[in-house]
Amino acid sequence: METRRDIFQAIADPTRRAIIGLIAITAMTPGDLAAHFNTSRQAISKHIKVLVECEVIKQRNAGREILYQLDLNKMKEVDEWLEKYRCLWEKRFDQLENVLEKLKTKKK
Amino acid sequence: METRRDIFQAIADPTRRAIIGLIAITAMTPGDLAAHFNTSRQAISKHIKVLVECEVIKQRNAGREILYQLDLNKMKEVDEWLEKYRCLWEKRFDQLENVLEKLKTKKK
DNA sequence: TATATATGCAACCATTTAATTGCACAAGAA
DNA sequence: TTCTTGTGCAATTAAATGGTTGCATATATA
Repeated sequence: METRRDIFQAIADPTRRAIIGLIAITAMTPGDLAAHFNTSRQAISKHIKVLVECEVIKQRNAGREILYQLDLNKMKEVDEWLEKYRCLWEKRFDQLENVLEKLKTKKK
Repeated sequence: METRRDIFQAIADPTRRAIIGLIAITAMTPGDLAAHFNTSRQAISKHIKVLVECEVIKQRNAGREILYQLDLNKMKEVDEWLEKYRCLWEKRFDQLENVLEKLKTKKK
């Protein structure tokens, strides 16, 4: 077993993306998180486990409660992957500008 | 069946991310793509199908060949999702700068 | 026309995933 | 101490995933 997990698999599930959204700013307990979804608390706990394994979220114990919060560093990995494609669509935007520029000169 | 797919599920698989990387700039046929992997051509075709269903790539017929190329618009969806978190880590960077600033004034 | 090539699609299979239920255990509250 | 609450973990299950092989079809090439 011990499936190799990564951030891309972590954000593939819509429930996990929702969890990420909820604990981006404020840390929350599994119980509080589960209250936001239709599924069982244990199901949410499993999603949390995946997120922790991928190091997308970090935990902090407070008595019998456990507070989970987003770790932005891992989110940057997705950003870095996107980086190379971002320059492509910016390039395309430049090309579009070139086309517009040419049309403008044509009109003159 | 007819699983509801989205871009996040599309990029979850490492093989599909590799395909995306290969056809980002130049369009390629399934056969040419398959030559880059250890798996069968049909397996690659399945990945392509997922990517097409998610509208991450677009196809263009050329005789009996089919050319696939990345559609950057869908990639932007990931970028837009990241947008809200990006401002968070930039904010954190600002806070770090504030800390450094305070330390500097303390030294004076 | 006959043959080779490029591709998609269907059937099948092993593994993974996401969810459920039940239970154990530690930390507060009575 | 006894009870309640918050949590993690194990077992089970249905569905999805990623891969395989075999086959049908359309387009090139001999």
